[in-house]
Amino acid sequence: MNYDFEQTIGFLLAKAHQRGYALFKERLTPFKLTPQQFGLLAFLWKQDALTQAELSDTTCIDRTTMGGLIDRLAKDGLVQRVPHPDDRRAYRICLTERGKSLEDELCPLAREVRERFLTGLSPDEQETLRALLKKLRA
Amino acid sequence: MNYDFEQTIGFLLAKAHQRGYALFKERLTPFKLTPQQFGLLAFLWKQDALTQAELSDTTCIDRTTMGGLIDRLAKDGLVQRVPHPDDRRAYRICLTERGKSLEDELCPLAREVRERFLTGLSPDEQETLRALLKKLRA
DNA sequence: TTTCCTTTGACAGTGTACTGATTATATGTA
DNA sequence: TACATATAATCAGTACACTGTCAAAGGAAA
Repeated sequence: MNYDFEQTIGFLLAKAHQRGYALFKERLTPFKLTPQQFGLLAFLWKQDALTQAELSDTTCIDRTTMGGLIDRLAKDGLVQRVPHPDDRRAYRICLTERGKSLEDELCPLAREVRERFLTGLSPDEQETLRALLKKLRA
Repeated sequence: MNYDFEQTIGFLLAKAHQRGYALFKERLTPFKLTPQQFGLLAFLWKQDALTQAELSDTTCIDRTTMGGLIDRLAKDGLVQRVPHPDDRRAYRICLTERGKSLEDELCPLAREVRERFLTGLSPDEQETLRALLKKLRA
């Protein structure tokens, strides 16, 4: 009577995200990776050897969350903490060979998930959605 | 070179959601409520006395997650588990007086958060976004 | 009735996200 | 040099979302 929560953009955003996340997660299970872990790997494929704080800033992932994420990727031998040459407090986060080698395998998979997720939206609609979501971040 | 994860709809969705969630959470802190708890309350204001399983289905929240949510709301005295008259396995989840009384206080707050979150989007854009997000759920 | 299958909810474990406190190191200033 | 402040990362604690497993109860069919 007062408020229809299920029609709010916030709620729909949460549910759309939930669905995309579940789709992605399902396809990543054979690789023992989560979508967040994939996201970090994808970032590292472009740019390596940053500190945890730098990664946290540029990816907008909380510093403590980033620490845990790196812990798990390191445990699986996909990244390693390399002591920073100029700052004894910091590490550089570097991909291992195994971490690098996953790029060719995982990118097609990600593309496939993306296509399945966006079935139902025309290319134009996808572009509109992308633009609107970007506006929401600011 | 192969894949720009930060431009994907999935990533932007996650980040937009993250921002809205943070905004909402911040304003709910004085009430010791989380956005998820608010969401469940908002649903119960419309429809009361369902079982956990029914709530789980209609809100698309996992059964175990729903159990925990109800635990916390019950601990705060906002809902209560009422034994189901016909099924000794099940409970009916009912609002307490305190739970009901929060509606008038919290709805204006939610409206305010929504407006702040959507600043930057025209009413037309908001409607477009809502429609596109709905399509993504199917 | 006995057997089988389903449903309801609880619990344990994993991963993500955040707050706040702590430790160690770095840096700027008196 | 000494002190204050800032920064890098960790740890403890809370909440959420999901998987998988379990016991209790309900329902249906042999």
